[in-house]
Amino acid sequence: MAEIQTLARGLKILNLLEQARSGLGTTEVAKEMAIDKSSASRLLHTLANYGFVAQDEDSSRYQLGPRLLTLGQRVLGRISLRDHARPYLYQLVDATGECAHLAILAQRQVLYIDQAESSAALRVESEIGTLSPLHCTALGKVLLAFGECALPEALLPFTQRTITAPAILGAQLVQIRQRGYAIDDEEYNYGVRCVAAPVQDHRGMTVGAIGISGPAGRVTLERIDDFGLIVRRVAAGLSGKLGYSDG
Amino acid sequence: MAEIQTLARGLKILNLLEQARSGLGTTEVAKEMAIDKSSASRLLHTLANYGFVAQDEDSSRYQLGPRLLTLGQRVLGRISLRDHARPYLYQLVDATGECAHLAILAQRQVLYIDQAESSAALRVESEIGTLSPLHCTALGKVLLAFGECALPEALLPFTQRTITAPAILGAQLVQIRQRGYAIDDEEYNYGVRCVAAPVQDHRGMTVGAIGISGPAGRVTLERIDDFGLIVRRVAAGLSGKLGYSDG
DNA sequence: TCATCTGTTGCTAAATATACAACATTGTTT
DNA sequence: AAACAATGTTGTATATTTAGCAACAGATGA
Repeated sequence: MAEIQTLARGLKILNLLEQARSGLGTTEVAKEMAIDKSSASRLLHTLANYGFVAQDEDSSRYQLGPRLLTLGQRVLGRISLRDHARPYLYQLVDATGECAHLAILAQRQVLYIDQAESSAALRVESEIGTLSPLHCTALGKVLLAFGECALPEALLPFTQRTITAPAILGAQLVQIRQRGYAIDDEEYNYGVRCVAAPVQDHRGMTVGAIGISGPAGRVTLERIDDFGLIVRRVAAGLSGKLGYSDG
Repeated sequence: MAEIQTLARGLKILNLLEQARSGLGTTEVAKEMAIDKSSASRLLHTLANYGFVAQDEDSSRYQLGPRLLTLGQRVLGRISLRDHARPYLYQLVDATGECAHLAILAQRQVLYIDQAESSAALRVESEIGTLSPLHCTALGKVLLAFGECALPEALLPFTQRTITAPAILGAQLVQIRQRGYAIDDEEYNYGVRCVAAPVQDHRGMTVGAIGISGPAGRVTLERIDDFGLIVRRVAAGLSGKLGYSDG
C-alpha cells in the first residue's frame, strides 16, 4: 500500500536521529533527507510538539525525545511473556554462568526484550530493545526454524563464519528443528558463541526464544551441545508454564 | 509554529494506542480521530511500515510497535545521569527503607528514568518512562524550585491535598529552595508521601531530582523532615560526583 | 442466507505540504 | 570589530498530496 509521504518523512527523521549520537541540526536533517530546510524545520517542530524529539538546551540540536521512552516502556510492559520468562533467565545464568536473553520476532528481526547478567567479568550483554538479524544469531535461527517467518532475502555477512548461502541455512534449520536448539558459532560477533531454544505457548505457537551468549573461550565447541541441552530444558520449562505440552 | 497536520495525526494515533490496552482497529482509530476510515487505514499502514505500530496476529488490531521500544531504550541509554545515580538510589533505599526514584524534566512534566525498589511488601513503585505532573509531586516541585521551568498554567487537583493555588505553590517553592528538599503530602496519590531533592551538575544547573516514596503510615509527618535531610544529603553526594560544589 | 461490520482501493476535489526566497540570529574568520 | 558564513524561521504561491467519498471485498454474526 502506498505510504503517506509526510508521515513517513517524520518517522524517517526519528530513524536518522537514532544513528546520530550527538543529535542533528535542522540543516543536517534536511541534507540527509534531501528535503528543504523549511520542511525539515516544520517537521521537527511538529515532532517536538509531541515530544518525539527534543532540542538539546546547549547545542540546540535535535535528539530523540522523551515520548519515545514513555511509549517504549509501554510496549515492554505489554509483553506478558517477559514476566513469565524472568525466572527462567536466571535459571539459565545459574546453570551456565553466561548471560541469558529473551527475544521475540519483530520487524523480521530478533528483538531483545529481557536479559539476565552473569557475574563473570567477561560477559556478553545485549541491550534491551536491540534488533539483530535472524540468520546469524542463535535466537534468530530458532525463530526461523520454529516460527512462520520466511527466510530473509539477503543473508548479509557479519563475520567470516556468517552463513550467507540460503541452502546451507535451510539445512541447518532442519537440524535445529530436530535437535531443539540453535547455535551461533561466532557468526555475528567474533569471539561470541550463543545457544538458543524456542518458547512455545499453549497452542504450540512459537512466541519467542531464550538463550545464552558467552565468550568462545568458555563456550567451547566441545561443551556447546551440553549447553544446548540445558537451554532446551529450561526453554521447555518456560513453554510448559505457558501451557505448552509437546506431543 | 504551525504543525504539519499529517505528521501530527500520525503521532496522535500513537498517543491513542498508548491508552488502548487491547489495541484499536482501523475504524475505531478513525472514529476517535474524527477522520475517514481510509485516511486512518493509510496512516496506520505507514506507521506499521516503520514498525511504530504492529498488528496483533489474532485480532488484527493495531498496537504500539517494537520500533518504539528500540528508540525508547536508545533515549534511556543516552541519559548519562542515570549511570551515575544508580548507587545513590540504593543509598536512599538503604537509609529509608522506601523506594527511590530518579527523574528529569521532560515535556514540562516529571519523567521517571530510574528506580530502586525497597524490600517492603507495601511499597510505592513508579514505572520508568512514566510522566507525572510537576505541581503535586516532590520530584516535580524540586524541578520547579531549582530549575528554569515556568509554573504550569493549570494546577489540576488529584487529591484533596493537591495545591491548586499558584500563590501557595509559589510560596512553597521558596521554602523548598531554602530547605533544599520538597515534600509531597498525599497531593498526587492518596496514602503516599514523597520527599525529593535536586541533583546539580558542575555548573550548578539542576539536571534532575532524586527522592523516595512511601506509604503515609511509614513516612509520617513527624519523620518526614528527617527523611528530607537524608534525601538532601544523598542528592548532594550525587551532585558532588557530577562536579557540583556549593558556594 | 442475509445482514452487518471492518478494512482496502480508485478517484477527484481541495486542502496541505513543499520549495523558494527573504529575513533573522548566531557564531566564525580575517 | 566588521564582514562573513552558516543556521534556523517565516511568508507565500504552486503543485503535489492528502482526504473524503463511494464502491468493493472480506469477515463475522444473526
